[in-house]
Amino acid sequence: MLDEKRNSARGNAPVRRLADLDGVLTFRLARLQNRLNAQAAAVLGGLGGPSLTQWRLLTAIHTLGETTLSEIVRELRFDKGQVSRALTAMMGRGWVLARPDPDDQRRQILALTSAGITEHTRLLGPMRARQAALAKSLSGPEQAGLLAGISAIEAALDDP
Amino acid sequence: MLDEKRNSARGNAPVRRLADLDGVLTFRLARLQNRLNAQAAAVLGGLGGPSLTQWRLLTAIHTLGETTLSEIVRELRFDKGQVSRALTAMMGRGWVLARPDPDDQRRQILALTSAGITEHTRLLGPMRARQAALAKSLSGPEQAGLLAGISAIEAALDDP
DNA sequence: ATATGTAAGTTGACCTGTCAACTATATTTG
DNA sequence: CAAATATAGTTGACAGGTCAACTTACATAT
Repeated sequence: MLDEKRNSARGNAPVRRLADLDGVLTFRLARLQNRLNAQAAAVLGGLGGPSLTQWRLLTAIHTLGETTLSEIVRELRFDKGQVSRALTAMMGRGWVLARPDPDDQRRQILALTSAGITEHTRLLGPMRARQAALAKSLSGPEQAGLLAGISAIEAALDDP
Repeated sequence: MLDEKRNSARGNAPVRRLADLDGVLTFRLARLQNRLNAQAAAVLGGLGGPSLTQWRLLTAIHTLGETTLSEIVRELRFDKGQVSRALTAMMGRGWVLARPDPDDQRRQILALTSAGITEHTRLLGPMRARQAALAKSLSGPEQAGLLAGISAIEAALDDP
C-alpha cells in the first residue's frame, strides 16, 4: 500500500521497518503506555468521570486508606505540584477530605469522603472490565512474566 | 518509621500497602514508564541533547530511513500536532530535512541530515548503555517474557 | 467532470505535567 | 537550646502534550 509507493518513488531502497525499534524495550513500553492511557482516558471520559490522574489518585487513596500527599508522591512517583493541584480539585468536587495531622502540623491526612468512595465504586466496574479484557489476552505465565519483568526493571532503577 | 507514627495516630487500622495496587498492571506500567522517562530525559539533558520526544523522532527517522510525518504518527502513536512542531524545531536545528514527495504533494519526505546523523550517533552510545544496564538486570527469559507480554497487550488493543 | 469522502500536515486554544522557589514545621547536631 | 538541615505542601512560570478546526491535496463514485 503506502510502502510500495514510497519505495518506487525512491528506487527500492530496503525499508527497515519499525521491527528494529521493537527490540528496544523503552520504545515498546512508551508506545504501549500511550495507547493504554488513551484508552483509559476514553473510558473515563465516556463515563463523565475524572481525569486519568484523578482516577489514579482516587484509587491510591482508596487503597492506602488514609495517607498524605508525600506518601502518594513516593509510591506513585508523581510530581508533588501535580498532586497538590489535583487534590485541590478533588476536594472541590467533594471526593477527598484533608484534615490536619495532630502529630505533624506540616501534614494533612487525606481520606476519601463517602462521595469519593461512591465515585470510585461507580468507575471501578468499567475500569476493571477494561483491565480484565487486557489480562484475558495474556496467558497466566505471560502475565506473571510481564509483572516480573516490570519489577526487575524497577529494582534496577532503585540501585544506582 | 512513617507508618508507625501514622498508625498509632489513627488507632492501628490495618495498612493496605501499595502492594495491592501492584497487581494492577496498568498502574505498574505507568509508574515504570514515569521512571524510565525521567531517567532517559536526565541522560539526554546531561549530554546537552534534545528532548526525549526529539530523541525518539531522531531514532525513528534513522530507523525508517526516509519517512513521513503520518507514518511516524502511525508507528509511534504520537500526536500529529506534537510531531509537526517537534519536526519544525529539529529542522531549525538542521537535523532533519523535508523535501516534497513528487508523487503526493500533501506529503513531505523526511530524512536526517548528516548533522542529524551525527547527533543521533553521539547520543546513541550513552542511550544504549542505559538500555543495556536495564536489560542486564533481566534474565533472558525475563526479557523475552516482558516483550511478549507487551506484544500480546498491543495485539489486544488492535482488535476491538 | 464534479461531488463526496478521506488523508497529510499546520495551527491555535487549552490542559497537564515539570521544575524551582518559597513558607512553615520537624529533626538533627554541636 | 541554637543553628543547620530536611520534609510537607503550595504556588508561579513554563515546557510539553492533547484536541479540534482548518487547508490543501488525493481518491472514489457517480
